[in-house]
Parts: sequence; C-alpha cells; structure tokens
Amino acid sequence: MVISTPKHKGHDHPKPASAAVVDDIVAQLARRGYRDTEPRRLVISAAAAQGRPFTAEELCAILPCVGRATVYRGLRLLVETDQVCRVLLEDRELRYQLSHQGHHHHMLCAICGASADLVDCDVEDILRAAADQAGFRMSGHWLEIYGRCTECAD
Amino acid sequence: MVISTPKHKGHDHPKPASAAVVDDIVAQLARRGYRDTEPRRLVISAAAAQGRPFTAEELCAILPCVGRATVYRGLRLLVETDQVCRVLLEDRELRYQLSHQGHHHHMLCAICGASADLVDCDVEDILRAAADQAGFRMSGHWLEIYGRCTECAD
DNA sequence: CCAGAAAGTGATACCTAATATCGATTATTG
DNA sequence: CAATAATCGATATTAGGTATCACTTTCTGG
Repeated sequence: MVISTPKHKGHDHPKPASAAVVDDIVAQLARRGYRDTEPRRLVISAAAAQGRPFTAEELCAILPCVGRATVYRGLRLLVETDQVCRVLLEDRELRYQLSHQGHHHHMLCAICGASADLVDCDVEDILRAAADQAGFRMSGHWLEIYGRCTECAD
Repeated sequence: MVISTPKHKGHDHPKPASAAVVDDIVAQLARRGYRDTEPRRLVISAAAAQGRPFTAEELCAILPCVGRATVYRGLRLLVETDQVCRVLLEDRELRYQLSHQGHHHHMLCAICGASADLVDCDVEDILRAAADQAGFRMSGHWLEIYGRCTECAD
C-alpha cells in the first residue's frame, strides 16, 4: 500500500504553478484536440497553484479576468480528461484537485483541508467481493475518507 | 417545474406504508422531544412507502398538501435522528431512504435505482489501517457502490 | 379542561452552484 | 491571410435547498 502525502507542510499558501506542469496539461489537451487558449491556461495555472482541494468559486475569485462560465467549463474539461479530480467534503461541497493519474482515493483533513492520496489499496476487491455476494455487479464506487492529517492530529 | 419523473424503470411500486412503521418512527422522535404532527406523519408515511431511494422533490410532488419547507425539514430531522439515511448517486444527486439502523453502506443499481445494504463488511478496518499508515486519523468516510442489482444484471 | 408557551407550518424570498444562451472573439489551417 | 470552428464571457436560467416570519397546532401545568 503506497501513500503519497501532500507536499506542503502546515497551512500552506498557493505556490507559483510551474510552467512545466501547465505546459504538460496543455499538451495533453492539445493531443485530444482542445485548443491552447489564454483563459484556459489561466485556469490550469491557478488550479495547479493551489496547495489543496479548491472550489470552482475560489478559482473564479482568483481569476476575476476570466469569465465564470469559462472557469467552470475549464474545470469540467480537466476532469473529463483526467487532469483534475473531484473530491467531496463531508458537507457535500465539491472541490477539485490536480490529479495524480490512476485510480486512487482521497483522505481529507477536516482541519486544514489538505488531501492525501490513497493508492494501491485493496478496498475495491473487497467491495467487489461483498457486492458479488449480494448478487450485485459492481461497476463503480465513490469513496472519500475524512479525518485529520499528521500535522493537525492535535 | 416539478415533476416526479421516475428516472428509474423497473420492478417496484410504492407500497402502502405500514402504520406500525410510521408509529414507530413517530415514537422515536417523541422520545427526543419532537412533536407528533400531521404534516410530519405524512412525510414519514410517504418516505416509508417508497420502494427505493427517493429525492426530496419527489416527496414534495407526492405530498402537494405539505409545504416544501416542511418536507425538507422533515427529511433533515429524520436524517439527524438516524431514521433515514442519505445516498448519493453517481451524478451527485442526493436521495433518501429509510434507514435500517447501524452503520452500513449502499449498493445502488444504475438501472432500476434499487438499493441494497452492505453490512458486516470490513472495508472500514482496511481504510482505517491505510489511513493510519499515512499518519492520517480517520474519523469518517463516505462510500457508495454503483452497479447492477440481480434483477437488472442480465 | 383550557390558556398560553413553544414547536411546527407554509408561502415565499432568497441563496448558491452550476448550466444554457448567444453574439463577439480567437486559434487553427488551408 | 481569410475562413471556420472552437472558445469566450456577460447574462439568464435552473436546481436544490435554506431563511424568514406571520400564522397554526401541539402539549403542558395549573
């Protein structure tokens, strides 16, 4: 079981998005036929600069020069192309986060909002087996884990 | 526009809510100091009559004689007192369902909308262990399983 | 059993998050 | 460089749910 912990310690602040990361995402999109536009880059860049899961509205506030619809469209596109994943907080607020590709789940800190990836965990096999036993054919699932990260442990 | 559009096809019909079930829930509420009112009973009765997870709006449509706010308040109360639990569909639509007490998860059929309970599964221990390994102290989680029920399996 | 406090109700206003519309703008490509 | 298809952004709209507040009902205790 491999854990990829958040790279920021403490109450982090947005860090400048590396141009390389943005370029890479833009390239991924280009490969699928999506254009390289200024507003799109701004959305990607702002998303990449966040240290933890963020809301669409937060991005809108950060990018007053980009239309609201464009921010939402950009995020949707990024989710559809697996560049960004969505996480659900306990109060059902929807947030976004740069995706570290591949199937994984998130552990979300209720205190600082940080997120840690949980990969290579065998929950899925267990779920599938349990579903099977009930004659249920599992095709997908949604799982979020809530708690406190190391730093907020108390 | 509010129409009760069952996005579900299939095999079930609302069954008459047994008076005993309603009485029992009303009694549970009374024990906590909540009053026994006509609109409340209507909400409980309608909820109990559903064969599968339903939305608040559906209940509103079924109970045109009960105010919208009252339906929502009633559902919230039932959730808070563990009489009803909430389930999330894949498109993040929120639905409700009479609770069979105790911690459990739901398997939701994407075809007919039916829900089956998953109990006595050890997912939680696994999740807690995985979280521990990351120094994450798990306090809660949200899990929904999507797939096809036995009848829709074909 | 009855008055009145407290809980509950419902019409409606409001709110938030998100999508749809549509004319103007921009990126590609021939 | 012009054509055209994608994209943008201001704005309207929708969905789902909460807040308000005057009115009604339930329950209590004298």
